[in-house]
Amino acid sequence: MPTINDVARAAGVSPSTVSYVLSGRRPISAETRARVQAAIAELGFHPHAGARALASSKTNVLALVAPLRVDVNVPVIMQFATAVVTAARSYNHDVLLLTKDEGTAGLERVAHSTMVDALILMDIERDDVRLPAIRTLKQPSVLIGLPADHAGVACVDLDFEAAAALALKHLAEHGHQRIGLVGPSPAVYRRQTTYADRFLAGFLQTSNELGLRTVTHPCEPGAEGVRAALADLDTELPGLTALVVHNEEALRPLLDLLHAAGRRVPEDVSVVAICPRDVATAMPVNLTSIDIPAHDVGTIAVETAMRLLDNRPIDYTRLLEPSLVERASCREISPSHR
Amino acid sequence: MPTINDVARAAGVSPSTVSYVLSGRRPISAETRARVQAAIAELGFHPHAGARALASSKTNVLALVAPLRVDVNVPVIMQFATAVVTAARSYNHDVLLLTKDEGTAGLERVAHSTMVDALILMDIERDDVRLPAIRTLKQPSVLIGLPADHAGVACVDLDFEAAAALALKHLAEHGHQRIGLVGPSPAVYRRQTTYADRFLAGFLQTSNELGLRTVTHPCEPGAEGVRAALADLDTELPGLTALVVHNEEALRPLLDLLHAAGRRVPEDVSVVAICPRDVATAMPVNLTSIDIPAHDVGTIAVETAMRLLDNRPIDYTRLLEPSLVERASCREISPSHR
DNA sequence: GCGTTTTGTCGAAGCGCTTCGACAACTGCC
DNA sequence: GGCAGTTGTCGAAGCGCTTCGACAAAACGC
Repeated sequence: MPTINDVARAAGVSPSTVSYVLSGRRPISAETRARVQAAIAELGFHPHAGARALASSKTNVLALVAPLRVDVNVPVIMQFATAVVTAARSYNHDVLLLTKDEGTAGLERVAHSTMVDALILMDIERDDVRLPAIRTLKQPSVLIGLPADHAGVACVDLDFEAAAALALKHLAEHGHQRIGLVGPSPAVYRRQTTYADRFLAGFLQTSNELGLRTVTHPCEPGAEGVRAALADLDTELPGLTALVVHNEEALRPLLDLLHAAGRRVPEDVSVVAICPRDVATAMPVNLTSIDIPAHDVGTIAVETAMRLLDNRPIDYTRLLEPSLVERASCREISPSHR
Repeated sequence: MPTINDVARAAGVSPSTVSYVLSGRRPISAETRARVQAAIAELGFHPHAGARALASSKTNVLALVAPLRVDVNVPVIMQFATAVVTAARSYNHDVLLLTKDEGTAGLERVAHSTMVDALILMDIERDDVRLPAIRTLKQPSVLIGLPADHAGVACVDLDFEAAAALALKHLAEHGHQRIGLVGPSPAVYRRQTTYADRFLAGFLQTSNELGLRTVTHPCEPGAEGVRAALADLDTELPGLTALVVHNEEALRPLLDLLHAAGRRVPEDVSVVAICPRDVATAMPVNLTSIDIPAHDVGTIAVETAMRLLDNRPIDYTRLLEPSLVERASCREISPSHR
């Protein structure tokens, strides 16, 4: 493996000149630059990442902390990860993958040992225990989510409150008055994962503002959980005409269940889903949905990290506006039915 | 951020002694060790990863190259990743996540710049273009998959040939003679992804050996693709009594389709799936299946990498024996129906 | 009780890079 | 034509760690 000294010798310059060719931090004449680049190419020189990190105190590596338990919403996690890695590469950075179960210790490990320049965390909880820790790190963090106390911490996410409002408004405009929410699993609420909380808060508030009759229910994974949730919704709000589903996993069993019960979508019950676009369109009924823009969120998270790293100004709280795409799962309720 | 020198000063020893306490490479008296460890704890010392890598030429980082296009079998990819990260951590290593689309260049980049000690690659193709590249790297690689020319390269995977044989034998023992294979998407075959090839090869060979009437078909993703594949199988092999499904995505639409057509599982058609256990049990019919042991494969891949790193002997080709779990999707065919 | 190991510690070199200060050679300007 | 500024390059220091050789002190063998 050739070193910068080998390159310097081959090009007949000093090692520092090679370094400046590489970094562009000082002017180098065209001829010298050409000679150096030729030597680099010929020798197949790649700077040693560790040496570089040691000398410059920059690693060009981002930590991505993902919930790798094989849990719900695996595809969404994957979309985030893909977006983050791709975006990071476009800034000439790499991504170190950590699991959430390492908790605070994991963050501190990679931060203190200077393995990464910045951290991106997913699956943030309302009072996330990692928050105090990341505030003490010398590396900046970007959260995908919005914890209760997010002062001074960069956060990026879909605006789930607005998403809930949007879903309800859409249904209300179509004449629906009695609407149920099928939420994430109780475990997600128990952890107070911020997207669940925020969606629920938006749902309740908008329901109130619009004077709707609504009822909300978490939903255990699996067909049985969906059955139970639906039964509860039906008894608590008889004659409901629409469902908002904020639970990717529940979507399929729910549609099956409605079908089996002879309740047609959208004729008998309208459905608005909050899920990735491709999930919405892969269902037996093409679902009207609000997209979870995992790709955008991941990309923006990386971009935010980069701005933080070079002290450019950022929006500390970046909530992406939801957009609802009409497909085939909502119908207009005629006034006589209201 | 304290350095090893700070620790040494605080403990009243030389930096090298601190280093030896950390690495255990030389005997250190109990008292000295205690003093050093106290100083480390008090100062919150963490060795600088870059400095360490530079001095020792070991990074304690593994590269994991995953197909991050949001493609088929996302959950399986995720399971591999989880297993790899977890296993790596248990060996005190971290994981750098690369995407397959960076191709050979990505591997060479991280290897040449000494960012990683070893590489683990997923989604291997029959004549994978990355193979020549990894042979030239100074870091060892472990493949999850089995390319055509795998001499001298460590490979770990489920034994897909044996899996196909096992599925067919199971069905044959239950009296099935006319059996269709619903394979992965044409794109997977086109890439000659090794698991698809190997499964198909095993299927054809065992079919032959057992004298079965079989027909095989790739299957485009989506309900339409499944419909087409099933139609083809039905016309090419009228009266088939069983399906082997080596396509996680197709499973659900396939069952829906059969149901819609009034073909009951297992009464009218038996099904053996090759998929993760939890997918098999999440279907409307509990499926008899051969598990894809992603967790084991990932763990073994890491373990193999570790052995390679400290020059311990390994099995260069490690094909895990498949195991079939009987659930509710296969029935015995009575002799009169044979 | 004297050589011989073993044990425990230190100092120094060096890993491969970046960066700072120095400086020579130009360039431009009145 | 002399002074300031710019351009292009170099040498050396230093980033924080590991590791090697050296060596004193203790333990061992006969």
